[in-house]
Amino acid sequence: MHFSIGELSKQTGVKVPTIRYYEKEGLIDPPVRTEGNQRRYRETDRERLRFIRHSRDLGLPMPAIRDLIELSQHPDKPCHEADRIASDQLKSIRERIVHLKKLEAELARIATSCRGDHTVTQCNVLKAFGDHSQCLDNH
Amino acid sequence: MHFSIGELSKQTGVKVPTIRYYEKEGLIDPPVRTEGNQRRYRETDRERLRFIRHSRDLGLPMPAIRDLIELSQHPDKPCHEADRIASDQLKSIRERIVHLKKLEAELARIATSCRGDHTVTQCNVLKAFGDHSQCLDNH
DNA sequence: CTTGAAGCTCTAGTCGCTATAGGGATTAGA
DNA sequence: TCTAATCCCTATAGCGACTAGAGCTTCAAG
Repeated sequence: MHFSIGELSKQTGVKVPTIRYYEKEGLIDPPVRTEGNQRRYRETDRERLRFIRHSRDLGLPMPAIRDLIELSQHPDKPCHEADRIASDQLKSIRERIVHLKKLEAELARIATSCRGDHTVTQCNVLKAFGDHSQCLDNH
Repeated sequence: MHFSIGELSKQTGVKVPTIRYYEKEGLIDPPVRTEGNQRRYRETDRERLRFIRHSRDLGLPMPAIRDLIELSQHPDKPCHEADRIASDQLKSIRERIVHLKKLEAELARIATSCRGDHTVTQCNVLKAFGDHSQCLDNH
């Protein structure tokens, strides 16, 4: 029923200092304390923390998580907002994939341009890093 | 021949405070100064800065760039190291793409699970963010 | 009752910049 | 030559999301 911060950490996979950090940032409520000032948590805290953890794993920034938590406190509100946050994040991830694929293409070209059997002055890799005009794309 | 930091910034696309930051970090050499203590650069500084900029654009972390610069100061050394840095970066970018694609798949599923025409208590998006076990993959 | 693990607070560091404050230098035009 | 606009200077702090460390207290097992 009441467990320590270390126990909560084990159960959620969120590190102890991170849990305290989330509390400081207002993502989780300050729990009750023992007489000796140690935090004691309940199941609801664990659910909240799992929610945060999963959202973070999915790449959501903390303000978005804050919004989702806010939203979840108002059960009767419509959930467009949650929808929007998810699609925004999807969009942002897709953009990052597009960007990284461009970098992948350039780097693949660069990394194969020289076998490491030259000296520095002849090195195509070094040349390529110095000269964007060799690139096929405006990364 | 000798140009100001603003001019250098325009020519390379690196912002003025960033140039000063690179100098502080030792990525570019401290240039000569005017009597009034303003920096004046030459072509070689511009080449160096373009090298840094392009490497950053390709996602290289600063320590890797530092290594490449070190290397380029020794023209007769073999260039395995440059090769290795490029392939490491390629590997890291490919890993990030793999990771982001997993997130993309989960988020695509989550974002289409609810059209925003529910209330918060019924919202599949909120449920999905809270519950990793619904996921198809261990992102 | 002792001991060792786990907890506490507070501060500072990570990375690669970016912003701001409060001043001095340079330059183009009148 | 003067002035106004623009540029440049240093130094410090902030961003996001933690993480590490110091120095202390509390808890639980034996």
